[in-house]
Amino acid sequence: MEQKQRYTLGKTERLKSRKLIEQLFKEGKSFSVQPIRVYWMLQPANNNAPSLQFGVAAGTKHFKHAVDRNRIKRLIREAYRLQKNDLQQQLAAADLHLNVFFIFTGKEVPDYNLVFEKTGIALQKLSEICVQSASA
RNA sequence: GCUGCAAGCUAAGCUAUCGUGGCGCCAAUGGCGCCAAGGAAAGUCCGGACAGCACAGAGCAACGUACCGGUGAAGAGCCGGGUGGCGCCAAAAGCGCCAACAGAAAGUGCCACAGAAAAUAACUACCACGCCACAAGCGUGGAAAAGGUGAAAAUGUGAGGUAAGAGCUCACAACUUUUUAUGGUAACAUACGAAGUGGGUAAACCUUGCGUGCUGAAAUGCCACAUAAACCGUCGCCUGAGAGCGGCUCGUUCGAUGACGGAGGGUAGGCAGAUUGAUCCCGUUGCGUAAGUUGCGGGACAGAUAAAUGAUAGCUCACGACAAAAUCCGGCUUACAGGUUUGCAGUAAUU
RNA sequence: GGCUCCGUAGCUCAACUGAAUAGAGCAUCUGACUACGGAUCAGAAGGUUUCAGGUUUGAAUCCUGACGGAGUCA
Repeated sequence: MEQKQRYTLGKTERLKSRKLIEQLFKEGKSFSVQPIRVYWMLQPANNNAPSLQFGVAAGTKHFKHAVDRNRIKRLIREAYRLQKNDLQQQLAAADLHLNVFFIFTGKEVPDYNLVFEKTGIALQKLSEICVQSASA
């Protein structure tokens, strides 16, 4: 029986705790996909939380106005929402929990198509990492 | 009609699919319905509300403020008036714009260069006297009338007066302070009289009047979880360390398994504060020159907490400026595409 | 959200109780020295003191507003 796939991004699927985020920056690993930098941390599965939790940020350094920062965060969030489902299923199957944080490091407000493309690449990379750690 | 400048208002809409925050309902990890940023949400420049500490105050200091009246919860806001300055105009009247607009006759400081001198003015020239036979020169004194300067030079003109001169005296004029009278709530204006005229600077110190307790939602209260009632140093145990009292002193209250400092450890979750209030908008009524305000009727108002409004497609002559709430209000300031209204300037055509 | 501080040559800093030519080092340019370069020596250029008003005879300095940039809080 095939269920209709939903592209949700509710409260529980986001990183909410200040403590967790600080831990992620301190202990987690990272890689870059041109204008986006990705911090990630893989853990054993937790029954209370979903298998994939996510956060976004854009620095005040390059974007003075809150309008621009909000715009970037919304674009990344939208791109992430439409593409993260495969990774989520993979993690659930492998019984793992992943915290991810996207930071936008570019200097200009990007196009939606660019963000969509780069987010896809980043998620693929995360998927590969996931496979490696599961096999090891 | 077009172009430019200034000011006011407004701040694209609709449909479909997927998705986000809050509230309500169904009955439950989902579905349905409703609502979901701005005129500046910004800068944090003023003023409050509210909260905590204190509530026994007084003095000093510090900070702010400064023509008058009104408005309002309050203000360095706004409205009206006065005074002064600038502009339009040949001038007046009038109109417009601007003003931190108390005091320099309480005291102190500063005023480069130039100039004799920049503030109890004597360098040159002037006058008197003395030294000297006279002159020249020197000395003592008088005297602000003349002297290239400078932003600023001792109120201006005339007459009297004198050794020479001087508001030294007088007349007229200018300005300052002020008694009285009149008008005005008042600032102030006008008239008459009196006293006086040795600069400027208070956005230099300062003086005078008035005002201000300090700290800001990372405030604060409650619940949950966790630990260290351990270690080191100093002081003290009622003749009292220290704390409230967050600038200081007096005063006052509390005060013993105590207080302060150092190093180190733990927590950093939830609820309240928190969104409907001095609220805003529209219509109307009365009061007021106006800002504003009274009554009546109707309508509107997000509440997140790593932080919610987005993406895609289509249509509409314009492909949409500045820009995102974070406790809440009143003002000020700054940014702003396009549309629209009004005023001013220039220009073209027509009647 | 609140609070505090700072803007001077291309860079790092002076001059901040007002006084007229805004000064020093590095860097840049020109010349000398050298076969050439470096180093050295001599000289030059470079500033609307972040911007706009105001006070004053006079402002980098004092006052007000704007713009930009740092730091800080539990």
